Amino acid sequence: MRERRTRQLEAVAHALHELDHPTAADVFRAVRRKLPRVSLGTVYRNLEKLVHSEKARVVRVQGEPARYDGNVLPHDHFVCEGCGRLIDLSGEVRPRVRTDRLRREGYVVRGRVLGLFGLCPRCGRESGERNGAA
Amino acid sequence: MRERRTRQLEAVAHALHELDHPTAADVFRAVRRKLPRVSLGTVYRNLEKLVHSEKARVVRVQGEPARYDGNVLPHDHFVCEGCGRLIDLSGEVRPRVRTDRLRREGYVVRGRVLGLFGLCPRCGRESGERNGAA
DNA sequence: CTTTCTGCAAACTCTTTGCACTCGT
DNA sequence: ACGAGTGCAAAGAGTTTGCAGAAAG
Repeated sequence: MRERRTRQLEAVAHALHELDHPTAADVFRAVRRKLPRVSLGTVYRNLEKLVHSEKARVVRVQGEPARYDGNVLPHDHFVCEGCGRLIDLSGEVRPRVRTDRLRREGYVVRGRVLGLFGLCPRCGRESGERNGAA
Repeated sequence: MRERRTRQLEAVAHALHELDHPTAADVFRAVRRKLPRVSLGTVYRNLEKLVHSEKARVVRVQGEPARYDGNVLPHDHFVCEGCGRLIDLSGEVRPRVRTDRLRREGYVVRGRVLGLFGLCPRCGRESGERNGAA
């Protein structure tokens, strides 16, 4: 029943830290460079394993394939609608969500997901600077 | 190029307001009661049309099928991990997300998505009241 | 009539799974 | 040796799409 330390698992974990919010397919491609015979199924299984053991997080963006995030510290995300890039927001924006009202109503709040979307500095500049600065 | 007012579109729009955060399949089932020959494809096409014309929103929850929301006013969501219910949070929790820092860095912030998750009052009670109140 | 929309069914994308075999431990 | 993990290929879920015919304007 104990979890084994396989080269596939290690490679997946490694790829997760090399890449920036990769999809399963991205990880697959990266891992394949070291282990040409890995299967996509194995990549999914190992990603799942990492998520389950809190060593990775899944980030789902509107109708796109799931992204995996090696950063398990609490943080939010910014999704650029221009280039599709997913950017970590650690300190910049971390609103204190007032859940006390909800808790008082009987809710058990276990966590939250916050995503901002728009254009990143690069894409905002390219698309004409419209309200980019201000 | 002009949009037509078909019974299918109307039925989909109507179902969206009758049901509580339905999936496409839920809408399909509801519409089918009035129009037994609708196809799922048509339901998807019309939902897409409503979303495009800002008369509905899509809410995506972690690996579940997309939910559609007839409420287009700004609000957040609470996802109950017990019963799967999606609950609108209008006034209760609406943190002021401080995006000025990001804007100053050149980001164009066009919107946000906030979802809280945990247990709703009903499910929290059933599962032993653990930290439900307080 | 013209053009959009529909129903149907097939295709697609992403993800999961069954099975026989491999490889950590 | 035992059993978790793997590769492969097939299946699954959800969603999209091509096409011929229906119907809205």
